[in-house]
Amino acid sequence: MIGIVEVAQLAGVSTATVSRALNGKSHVSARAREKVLKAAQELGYVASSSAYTLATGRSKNIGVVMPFIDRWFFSAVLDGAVNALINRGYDVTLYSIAGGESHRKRIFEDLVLRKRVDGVLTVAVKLNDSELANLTALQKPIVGIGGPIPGARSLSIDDEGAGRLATAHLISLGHTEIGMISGNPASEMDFHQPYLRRTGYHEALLDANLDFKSEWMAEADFTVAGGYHAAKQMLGDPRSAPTALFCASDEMGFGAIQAARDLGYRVPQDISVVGMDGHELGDFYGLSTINQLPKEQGAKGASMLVDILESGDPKQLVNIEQLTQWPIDLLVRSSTARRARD
Amino acid sequence: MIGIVEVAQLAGVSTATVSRALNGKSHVSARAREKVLKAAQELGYVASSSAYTLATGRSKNIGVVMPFIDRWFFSAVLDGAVNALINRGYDVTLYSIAGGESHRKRIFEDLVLRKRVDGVLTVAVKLNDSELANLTALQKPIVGIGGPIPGARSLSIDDEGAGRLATAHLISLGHTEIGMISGNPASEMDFHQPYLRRTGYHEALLDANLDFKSEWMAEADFTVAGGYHAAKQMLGDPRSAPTALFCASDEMGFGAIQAARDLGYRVPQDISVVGMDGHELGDFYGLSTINQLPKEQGAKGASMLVDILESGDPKQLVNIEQLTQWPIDLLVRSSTARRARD
DNA sequence: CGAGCGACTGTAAAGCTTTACAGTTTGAGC
DNA sequence: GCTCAAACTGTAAAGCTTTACAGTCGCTCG
Repeated sequence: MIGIVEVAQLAGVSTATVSRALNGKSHVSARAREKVLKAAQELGYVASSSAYTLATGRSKNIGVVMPFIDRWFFSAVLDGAVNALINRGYDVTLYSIAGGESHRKRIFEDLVLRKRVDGVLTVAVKLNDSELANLTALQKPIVGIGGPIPGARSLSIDDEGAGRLATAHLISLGHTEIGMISGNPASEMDFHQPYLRRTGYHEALLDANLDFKSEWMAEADFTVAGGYHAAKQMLGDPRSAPTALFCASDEMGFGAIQAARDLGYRVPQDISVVGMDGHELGDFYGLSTINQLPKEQGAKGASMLVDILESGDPKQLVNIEQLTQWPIDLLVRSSTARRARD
Repeated sequence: MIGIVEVAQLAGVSTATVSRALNGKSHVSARAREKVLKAAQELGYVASSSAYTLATGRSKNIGVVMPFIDRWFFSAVLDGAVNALINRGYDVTLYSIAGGESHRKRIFEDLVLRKRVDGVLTVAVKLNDSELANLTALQKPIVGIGGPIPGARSLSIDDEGAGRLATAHLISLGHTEIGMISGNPASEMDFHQPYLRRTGYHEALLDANLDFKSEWMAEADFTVAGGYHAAKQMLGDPRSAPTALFCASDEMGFGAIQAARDLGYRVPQDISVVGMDGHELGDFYGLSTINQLPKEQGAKGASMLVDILESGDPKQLVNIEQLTQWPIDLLVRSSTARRARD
């Protein structure tokens, strides 16, 4: 095994000089630096990260904690974060808290206390008090994506505003009978997106002085199949079928479009559908949607974290609550159109 | 900061005893163990992983290397691997090699040489000689998913057999004019799935003495949109339209179903479509497919890796080439049916 | 020409754990 | 009661780096 001493020997300098030359943090003569670089190159030397971590207390590693890994939104956030972090010299180790409460507890205690990570990026996870206290005590900064975290920094879209915008889009097209397929509480994660998006919907109706009927509100589980069944039910009843539909996720939107077609409606001539998320398949299905750019959210959250870590100011690390609102975009495609005259 | 010495003091034993009691590797009296456990609990002690790694040379950490993170297959494999590994006490750190060659090189040199990981799980990545040599020199075991890796262990489905099975399914339904939408070489990853699946298709036709026309072969990029366009082109020409279609990915299958419908075909009455992968949306769209269970593949690959690491036999670690074939399943849903009489 | 400063370099300690080795205790068998 | 092995425990070294501190050297300025 070759270590820093071998490099030092070959270069004819001390290990301290090798370390300084390689890390570039301090003054080293050009000649010494060159010798060291050459020796390191020749021996293929790379510093051991565990020794580095032990000596410096920094791991150059960010922990990413998510409830799901293979769902579209989450894997997109992860992708954005991983790519942003590698560019700044950080690794990411990934933790899924799908395994239940005890599992979750173990993760939070381990990952922090064992000093595996310099900071934590959570996605749609609401930290409880003891988790937050743990992290704070050890001076590990946190950035949360997907909802506000009391006592920490977070990055999130304005779910209520998004619901309002989607609904307003339909209203601006002349629709007056607008249904919504909302997420159901059972599929709520730690935050309240379903509730917030629904509130936005109601507000938009109110602002426009439009009626609301209870038959126009259905709940589903965020999946394509859930959206399909809910939409079929709502649109199948000719007495109450709305002319436009706001779905709280794109996947439910896909299901709703399919349901409308299966019922003989043309989309968008007979019925407009707007989704929410920016799912990659949205373009193919022509689904108008609220775009929330999860990849970019992941990248942004990651660089916020690194900025904090590298600010050099210990006061920045913890105990800062700050909600960064992520801008949303209305993406108009072919599933929404002007209301047909009766 | 509280370390092992604080625990030792509180428990009234030496640090060696604390270490032994906590790791359970060696004989410790019941009384001592109890005292240690109580002290550790009381102080909230968890060993520093960098010191552990430095002392033992093991990081309890697996590196997962993939070309994409947010594509369905990859995130499913990752999910399976992460959950399997956490159960066996390993963390995973995630590397994406989407960033090009130099990026890839840096990852392989760093992640190994810096001793960050005990082993490497690759997904659809073909290691080149120097990467393999690097890993071998450092005794890091490798398991590859998605294709055979010369000189290492790998876990993969039989892509050729899968292509044959999908095609044979259509033949068994009485179809004699069977088209295929294959992946194109541009979207090939390090392996040759498109080529192999296509070979299986040809073999199945040959076995059944069926004709093949060049108009029945199209290429697309594995996406829904690609499948849609390719299928529309092939099915749109009444002179040569086949009655059944084998798509080399489920996403192309979804596109093909949509294209068929847009052309006025009924699926499966007028045309049968079979996909390949086991995509989560397959159930909703009723797509018959070859199921390859990526989550399970990820979990299996991960536990192979841990088994090797914990076998205690250094001969097991590297220089073992072994291809484990992953069983495939034909999943018949509603997109395939008996050929209609002309 | 001397003092003093800045740039550079080396020595050695610190960071925290595991574990080889040596030493002590315990208990069984005779 | 003695012997001996087995079980247990402690001391100290090893693992590899960073960095505080102290020292050297050359140069500038007065």
